[in-house]
Amino acid sequence: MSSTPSFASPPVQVPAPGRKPVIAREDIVAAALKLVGPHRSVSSLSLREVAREAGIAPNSIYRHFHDMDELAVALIELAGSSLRDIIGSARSRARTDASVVRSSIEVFVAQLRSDDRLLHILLREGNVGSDAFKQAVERQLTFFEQELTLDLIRLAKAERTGLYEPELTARAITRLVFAIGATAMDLPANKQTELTDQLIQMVRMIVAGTQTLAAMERSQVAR
Amino acid sequence: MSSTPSFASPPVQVPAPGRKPVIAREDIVAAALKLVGPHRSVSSLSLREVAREAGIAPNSIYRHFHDMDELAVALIELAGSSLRDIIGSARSRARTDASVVRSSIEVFVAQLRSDDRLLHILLREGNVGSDAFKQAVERQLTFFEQELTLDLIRLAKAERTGLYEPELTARAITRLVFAIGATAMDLPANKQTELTDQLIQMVRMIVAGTQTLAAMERSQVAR
DNA sequence: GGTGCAACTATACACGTGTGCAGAAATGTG
DNA sequence: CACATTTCTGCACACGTGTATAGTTGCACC
Repeated sequence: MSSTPSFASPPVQVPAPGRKPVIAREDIVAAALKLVGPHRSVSSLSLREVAREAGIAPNSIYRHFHDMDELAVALIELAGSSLRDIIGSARSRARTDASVVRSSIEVFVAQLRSDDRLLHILLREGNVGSDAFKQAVERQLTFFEQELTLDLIRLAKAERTGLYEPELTARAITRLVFAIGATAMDLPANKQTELTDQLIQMVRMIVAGTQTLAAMERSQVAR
Repeated sequence: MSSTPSFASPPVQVPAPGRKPVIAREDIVAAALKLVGPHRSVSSLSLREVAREAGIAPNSIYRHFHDMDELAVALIELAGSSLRDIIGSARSRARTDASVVRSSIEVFVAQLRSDDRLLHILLREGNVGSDAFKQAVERQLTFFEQELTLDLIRLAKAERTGLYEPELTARAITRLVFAIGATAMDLPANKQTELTDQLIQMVRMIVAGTQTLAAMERSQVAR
């Protein structure tokens, strides 16, 4: 992400003297991903450990990432974009359905229960580690909030309901779902539907709240 | 918190053969507290580091804590009870006032902005570290939720409003406030009032949501 | 005063860590 | 083929870590 990341590599294909890389940036990211889990946070990954997992010498990582933080940020961004894809497709699949809330949260919880580590990363590591790290997580969550804001506006128009403060509402929903999800990660699997139901009710509270606050505001203005 | 913590030490005063302790459990906790900060998580504290800060030999810590986790849990519990005291007194001070929400959140944010490390601990480290660690944080948050549940029920009775699912509402509010608070910890100080306002609006959404959901439920039953 | 005992210190070991540096391996060009 | 160039490896260093072992200090009782 230094200068022009997506243009240089595939199309131009400069003659490139020298040895061919035996490992790619994504391979290292994949190796790091294999190491994180319920008891292993991204920020506690060590350079040597990742190198061992990737089958590479420790120093070789420096060829691809100047810092360990840079690797962590890459992981965060991968997790964010992948999760946004998942939820996004779930939302658009249920676009006509009024229960976007339910389907989105069901996908979210299902992803939580699968051992896909990407979600774990985003959920747990927002408050530890270096500044660059935290900011990367924050950025991904903000993306979520923006997409959700658009969705909320669209839904409010379709159903002709009020919407008090779209951005604030989206922020509240996003943070709540992520916070509750984080605590539920290492819960036994039989609580899955219970968790889903609770999350849905919470989000419904917020949605109902926005609508009534909007209605109150309108009636006050009309008064 | 293992057996009977507050009874044994001060009153009984068993004859106690052997040397007088030069350092107490709380002194070690205090030393550890001095080390945590925005960039230093409790779970990353090292035994030697805490010992150095406390002016003690590394091994001496084992006299007071069997594990490093035990120290961390002690920190968590201290943070939890202290914060509950602060918020609790704020709530009872504004018991008659209808804006318990505002006063509680204002105290919360003020505490956030002061460099009292106790809040930082509770906010940030709920999702990282050992299981004992996470469970300790979870326990403290549950205490919060319980107190808030009682408050919500009391308020709903006083103002004759509905209350959809008291525990769930309290849980949503607690988690939301803590999640947003955690992201705002290292924010510049001039955003303090903005943050407070946003938090208040979010909580008002949830409160309004519970009330309207309760009203909807009642009207459906009455139908 | 002597003895027992608990709290504490000193020293040492093995291990994992980041990183610097020299050299090997593998590719391209002349 | 030799050469330059780039990637990657091997080795070494200093440092911080947890903890085991042995030794020292200070208090309370006989």
